[in-house]
Parts: sequence; structure tokens; C-alpha cells
Amino acid sequence: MYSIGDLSRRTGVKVPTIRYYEQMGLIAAPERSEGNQRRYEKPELERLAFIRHARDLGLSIESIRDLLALSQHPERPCGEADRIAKEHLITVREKIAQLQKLERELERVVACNGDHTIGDCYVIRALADHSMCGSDH
Amino acid sequence: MYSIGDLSRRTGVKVPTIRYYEQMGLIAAPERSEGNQRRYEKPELERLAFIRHARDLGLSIESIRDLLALSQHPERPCGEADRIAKEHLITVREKIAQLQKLERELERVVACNGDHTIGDCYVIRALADHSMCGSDH
DNA sequence: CTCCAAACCTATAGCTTCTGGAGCATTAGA
DNA sequence: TCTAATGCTCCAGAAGCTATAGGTTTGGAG
Repeated sequence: MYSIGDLSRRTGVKVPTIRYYEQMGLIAAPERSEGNQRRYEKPELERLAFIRHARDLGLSIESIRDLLALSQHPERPCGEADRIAKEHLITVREKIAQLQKLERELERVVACNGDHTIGDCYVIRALADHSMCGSDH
Repeated sequence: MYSIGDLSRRTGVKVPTIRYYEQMGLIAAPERSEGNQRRYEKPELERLAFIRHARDLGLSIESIRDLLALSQHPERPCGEADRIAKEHLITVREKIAQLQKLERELERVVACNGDHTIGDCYVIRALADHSMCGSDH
């Protein structure tokens, strides 16, 4: 028997976020106490921990919803779960590549060492004039 | 004399986004035609291109607002512009590091090759059981 | 048993950065 | 002059929460 606050402390998911997940249908509406407060059991705790972990890995609510649905059917083949994870890995890698491009760009931009005036500041000029860029964003 | 559509085509910023930037105060409300349509000149085009470029680099609206304000005073020292860019570079680098951690984690998770059932799928088990993780997120 | 602070409840709004739609007006070219 | 493309305003929605207001319940101390 956990209150919503217990659940929050044990999973690291904030209280309003738990209620939000309930509203989004990621977790079922739990039983209530006589005074209408939410009361959870172990399975809900595990489910929430699963969600938390998947969110930490950057999976979308939609993907998590799919994975949770899959996990309800242990007998089915797991190709779909595999696909979701692989797909996410690809987007993570793309994001990394894009950010690394920005990193290189910004490194060039901050070559300005802050000891002249805005008029010839490289930061400002680089932003104003795209043709100064090395890459093609 | 550009219409909002011209401006959009020339800068790659979508029409509703231009109106949104006007509302947010990033660009001034331009003159209007007799029929109340927005009419822009070259300086607005350049300003919008600046914004577009900065957004592509991932700078927040707030940072861009600051940089635009700075660029209005070419005589001032550019230390502040430099600071904004450097700070952003740091957050970009942090984001890269974090995503690389996720990448490693996901690589382990997708070791499941999709040819068994959900019941013993590594993806599902890894998400359910945090203790299987190598790192400490 | 009584009291009170902490925790809980619902409902609603706000954050960020746009994006899209409805319903109507203007513009530019044939 | 006609009409398709474009423009206008206002409003809602997306993602994933977070916060606030105003009220109720709970659990432990005295």
C-alpha cells in the first residue's frame, strides 16, 4: 500500500507527473482510500519504474505506451520491441551528429575573445552572415 | 518591399512563425499595405535571417533577444555576446555527452535480436530492471 | 481524543517554440 | 473583371510536464 508520495519517492517520478501519466493512460487509475486518495501496490510501482527508466533513455510517451502494451503479452515475438529500441538508437545518433556539427560551428563563433566591440564581434557577424559558416545547416 | 510570403521563402522561416516572432517582440511590427498586409524591407529580412541562423544553432529566443539588443550598439564591448555564445557551447557539449551515454546504454539494450518472445526480450527486461544498467542515470 | 501540519485532491493555467485550421479579406496576374 | 494564391486574426494543439489555488484527508504528537 503506497500513497502517491511514497510512489514518488521510490521511483523518483514527481507527484504531479504521476497524476499526469495516469491521465495520459500510461498507468491505470488505482484504487482509492475512503478519503479519495490514490493507493498503489507493487505492480504499479514496477510499471512506473519502467516508465521512468524509459523516459530517462529519452523514449517518447508514445513509444513507452507501445512497449508497455507489448510487455503485457510475454508469449509474442519481441521483434517489435527490438524495432522501437533500434529506431530510437538511430534518432539518438542523429541528434548527436547534429549537435556535434553545432559544436564545431559554435567553436568557430566564440573565437571572438570578448575584448573588442560589438561592431566587429565575430559572434554577431557570424550569426548575421550565414556564408561565414563552414557547414551547411 | 517584401510580403510575408516573400520573407518566408527568402529566409526559410515559415509564415506563422514570422508572425509569432513579431508577437514575441523579436522583430518589430512592420508597415502595412492599404489592405492591412505586412510589408517588409531589407533590414527586416536580415534581422530574420539572423534569428533563423541563431535558432538553427539552438539558441533560445531569450538569448537571441539579448544578442539582437547587443547588435544595436556596435560601439559597446562584445564580452556579453561572447559570454552568451560560450555558455551555449557548454550546454551543447553537455547535451552531447548525455546523449552519448544514452547511446551506449541503448546499444546494450538492442542486443536483443528480435527472434525470441517478449517474455525474455532484453529490451523489455532492461527497461524494467534498472540494475541491469552499466551507468548511473 | 483532539489538533495540526503535511500530504493529498481537482481543476486550471503556464511553459517553449512553434504549427495548423477556420473563416474571411486582399492582391496580382490573366 | 475574375479568380487563385496569398494574406489577415484568432484560437487550439502538440510534448511533457510544472505550478498554483483552494479545498480535504491523513497520521502522528500531546
